[in-house]
Amino acid sequence: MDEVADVAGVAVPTACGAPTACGEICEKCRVRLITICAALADDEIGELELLAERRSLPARRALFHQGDAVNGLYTITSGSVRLQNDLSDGRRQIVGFALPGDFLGLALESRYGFSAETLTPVTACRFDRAGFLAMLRRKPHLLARLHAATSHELAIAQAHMVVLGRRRAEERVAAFLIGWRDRLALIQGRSATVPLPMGRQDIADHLGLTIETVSRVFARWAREKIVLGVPDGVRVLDEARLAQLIAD
Amino acid sequence: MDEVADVAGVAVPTACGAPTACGEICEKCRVRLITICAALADDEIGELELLAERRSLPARRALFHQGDAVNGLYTITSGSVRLQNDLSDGRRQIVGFALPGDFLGLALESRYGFSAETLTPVTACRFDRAGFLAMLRRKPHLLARLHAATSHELAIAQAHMVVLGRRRAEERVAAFLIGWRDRLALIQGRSATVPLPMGRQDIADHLGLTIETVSRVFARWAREKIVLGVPDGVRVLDEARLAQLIAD
DNA sequence: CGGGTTATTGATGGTGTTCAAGGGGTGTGG
DNA sequence: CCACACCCCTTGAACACCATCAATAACCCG
Repeated sequence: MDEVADVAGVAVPTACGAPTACGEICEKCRVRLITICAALADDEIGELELLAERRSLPARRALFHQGDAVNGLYTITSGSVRLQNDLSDGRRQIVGFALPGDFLGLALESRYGFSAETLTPVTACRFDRAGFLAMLRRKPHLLARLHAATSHELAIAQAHMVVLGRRRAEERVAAFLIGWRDRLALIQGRSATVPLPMGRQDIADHLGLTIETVSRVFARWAREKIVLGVPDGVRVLDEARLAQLIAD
Repeated sequence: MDEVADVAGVAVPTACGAPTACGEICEKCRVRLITICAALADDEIGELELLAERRSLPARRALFHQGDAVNGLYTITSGSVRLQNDLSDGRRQIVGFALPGDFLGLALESRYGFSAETLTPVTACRFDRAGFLAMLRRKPHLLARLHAATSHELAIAQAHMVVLGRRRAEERVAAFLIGWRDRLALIQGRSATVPLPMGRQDIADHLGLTIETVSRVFARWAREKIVLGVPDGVRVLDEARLAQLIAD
């Protein structure tokens, strides 16, 4: 399937500073300091900008599909995305969720290893793959940064293997909730109220559970006053009991 | 715990070409062309060799422990190693197995994310971390190669998430057996007889199952003539039925 | 308000775990 | 060379956790 072919995403040109929204240019980019781009000095960022194209997508759209040839690499600048791997019989594994600052295409491989679908409206910065690769060859510090990000992803993946392989249902949900909360804390500050833009089915498919099991865990926690359900999220009431579930 | 502190591993000096075994120097190294070192030309390899120290360990020894400060990076030159993550209550997840040519320490992080224990007698090439990092800064093509290897590991980790999250017991064992067989094929040629240096418990801990379940799957396959048990391994009799179990 | 999607809750059941016992191989020491 | 211990693996029986099935409830958006 073609990359972003069926998507009504608006490609915002970058050359001019057309101020359709904030952060249209790298200098004003909200995620610049937490993403790959942080490796580049002010005088180098312009070079990257030439390869960049801003995109904005509504919720529930594919950025790319597993198995497609990789033409674009993406930095998410707002919104959230689910990264998933589908089996032919309908079973699905969500290998991760991407948030602002996350880079999709870390691996620099020729085909995407998973599909990416927006959970919310998303803005992203798309880089031409060939141009980005050429730039990597010229800027070893960018490559170093990319490698650090990839390493971090690998560590997260290995930690998630422990969750999938050896944790029980309640522990899995706790690990997910705490991990998600902590990631959000890095980009928008810590808060007891944790937005959950993904649905119960997405959480289930991330944790190797069913939607019913996830729902029951949240329901039990609500009864036990560990969390309080709020629209599109939860409020953590008893941090300690939650943390205890994944004590290691 | 200290890195390889309690280990009776023999460190073979590398400066002289003392021929205690084959492959003592990079030029004769059996895995040179399939490992990180393949990024380096003949005239660069000597530089890396100055950072290297050959080690040889018996079976059942730790190369390093999860959480230890990373001082050494390892290339496995013979034997196999299990990489594991332990929970305090005894549950264990094996995040992977390392074979000749595999590099441990890809992430360049300051602490090991898992413990490494030899399954068989192992020979490995240990690189001083600081020296290796310095060399990476001088040789971007080495960094590129390291990144490629890390990306590959990430892809494997994400594929394993699907196995752990969404596959049933029999499919998990099939995915493991085929994956292991294919990895061995890359380094020692394809064969229907697949050595399994790890125990049933190790396989179980890799697949998120119990030893009993793994044993039952192999027993069923033996009854159905899909595999034949051989000492320390299996012989694949019905390739097609096995592949069918993980058809996607 | 109505249609569709998503989430919750309950009842039942299955896959894999747990518990328990026995088999098979290997190495050691008498 | 055999006896024995030890470890790992296998096999069986009962159980538990989570999945499945089913019905209802909440929600969203038209």
